[in-house]
Amino acid sequence: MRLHSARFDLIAIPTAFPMKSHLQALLGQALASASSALGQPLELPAGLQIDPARDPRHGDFATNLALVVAKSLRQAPRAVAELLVRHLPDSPLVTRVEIAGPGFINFFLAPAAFQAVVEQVLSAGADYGQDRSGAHGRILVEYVSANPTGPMHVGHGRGAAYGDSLARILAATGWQVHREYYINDAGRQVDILTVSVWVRYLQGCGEVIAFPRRGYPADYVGVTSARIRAERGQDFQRGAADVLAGLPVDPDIDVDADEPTRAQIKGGQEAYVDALIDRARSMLGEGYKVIQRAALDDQLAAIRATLDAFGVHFDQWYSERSLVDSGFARTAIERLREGGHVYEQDGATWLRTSALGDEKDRVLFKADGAATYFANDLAYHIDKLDRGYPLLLDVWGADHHGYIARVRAAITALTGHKDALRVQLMQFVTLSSGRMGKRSGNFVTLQDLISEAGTDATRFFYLLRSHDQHLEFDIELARSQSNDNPVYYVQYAHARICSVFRQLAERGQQFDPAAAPSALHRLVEPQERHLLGVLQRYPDSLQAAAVQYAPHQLAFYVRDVADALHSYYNAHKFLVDDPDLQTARLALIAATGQVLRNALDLLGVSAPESM
RNA sequence: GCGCCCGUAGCUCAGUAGGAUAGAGCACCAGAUUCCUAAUCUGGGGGUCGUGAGUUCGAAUCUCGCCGGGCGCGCCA
Repeated sequence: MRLHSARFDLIAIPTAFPMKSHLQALLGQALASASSALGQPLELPAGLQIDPARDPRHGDFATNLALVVAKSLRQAPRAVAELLVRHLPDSPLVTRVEIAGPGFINFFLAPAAFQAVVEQVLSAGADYGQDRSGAHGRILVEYVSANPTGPMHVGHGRGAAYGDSLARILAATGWQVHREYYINDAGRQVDILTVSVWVRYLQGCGEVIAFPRRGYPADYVGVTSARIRAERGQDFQRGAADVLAGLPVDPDIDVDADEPTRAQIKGGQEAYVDALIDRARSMLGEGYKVIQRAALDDQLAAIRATLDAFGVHFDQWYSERSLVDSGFARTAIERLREGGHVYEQDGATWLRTSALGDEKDRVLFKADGAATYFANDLAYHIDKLDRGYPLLLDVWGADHHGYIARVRAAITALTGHKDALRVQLMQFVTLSSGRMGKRSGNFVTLQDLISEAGTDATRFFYLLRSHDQHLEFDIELARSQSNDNPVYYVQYAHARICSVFRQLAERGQQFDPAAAPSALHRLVEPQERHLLGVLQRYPDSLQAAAVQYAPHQLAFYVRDVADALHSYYNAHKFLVDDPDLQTARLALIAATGQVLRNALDLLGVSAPESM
């Protein structure tokens, strides 16, 4: 099967923007007509742009068609523009055409061209601007995948908001989306968590044993250990002397030491915790798994609860442990070996990623036989492909960027398509009240943030920045219930619209959508014209957000909608004596409310009926 | 040192598959409510798009150098 670039596919499909399609059809005819006049075949070029004009003096829509084809015709752009305009068919929706600047063709449209959007929105409702056909095919989006060794921090929150919104956007633009969370429940970090819980448990049993310096000292470790003690009593108690017998020392860090010395101390701490893990395994047997299961269950429950509160849901939680236990982690790698990409050296098993764009080859199985994180993750990605997803979209933190090349190399080796894996990196999040740090103890968790600022404000804040831009999260602003908070600006627009309809009902009147079409010609005010244009732009904004994997485009769009609504609201009354005019205006704001709901839903932000 | 990301108004940021005179919010200044929610609106000042070259009809956007910041360069995860 040939894999297309998703970006290319989305550009190639006809726009959902009716006015744009209309103009494109007109230009296509003009081009065909001009082409036969010239005796030279011409087609609509790839670089064709038909966009709403930024400056009202440039009309309503502008195209660069003449500029683009001028090169192949080897003629002056303005001359080509004049030729095209001469061959442009008449349209009742186009009142005037101008050639401007270096050769832009500007279209001035009849009011009807804008008014029609109201009917489209009202009849399509929640489907306006959307394509739920799934025609683009299947895509697997993996995001968050935070290690289950502690609470999620604000950086994970960004990935959660981004990944979830992107998944919603892709599903609304013709993709069959599957959302997955990869649980790293098989690695060394989980073992460190396990012995951390065990040591706390032993302390709780009265044993005198120091907490490992590389362990997780957080409160949640104590919570799990207390739960185990409550449920299992002293089942896992072992004498401290026996536990520590023969273990290396756990060296204390010396802040004044030079860098090599500190590295040595850190190495000693790592060696100690590893030895403690081995000791725990041998002394506890099956009990080790019980403690580990308890620790993982508690962490995953907390993570799920937080994500649930954040409105982030997954179709599947995929366990790394399950890959290992089923043996797939090893058999999947065998396929790479059959392809000749695997070799043995220095006792380890390597993948020849350097042949496929990586800087160097990578270890799959260490000299001690243990699988690397990379090997298991690779098996996971192979399983994704096996399950029938030709396109894999991974959302990772920016610190993983050096990891992309090796995973992509492996995917390329298996599929022959280096484009089968797409990785979107989340740049780092800093807090206005200081940096986050996982072991610092005073980091702000995602749960804290949601509790403080609420899901709507938190998600909107995250999505108001491009994901490849560093984000400075202003907690005070996010939690402030004031007009400074950008999410309220948008939500207030929706609430205002709802309020108008409540007022209407209080007056004993009703809005009749069926009467709207014949009344829309009354929408002639500048604010109405502007708002109509914004609503008409929604399908393209959604497309742009999908194609560029950029939910923030939609966040900016809803702000534009709110902006246009507020200006309109302040300039004109909607509940007026003239029934036709009132119907027209109510239809317009009803459509505005619908578009706000549609877009906010894709951002995961609520659209309140009152505030 | 090498690789990736970034540098746009006082602050936080859009705009980057090349398009016309580079935008928004906040902050600052001046105004608007007998009327559907003022969490709103209207107007104003504010810029060598880090910098120097190049590519072409046209560059914030593409290429190269330089300056500045972030991240990554493990048989860690």
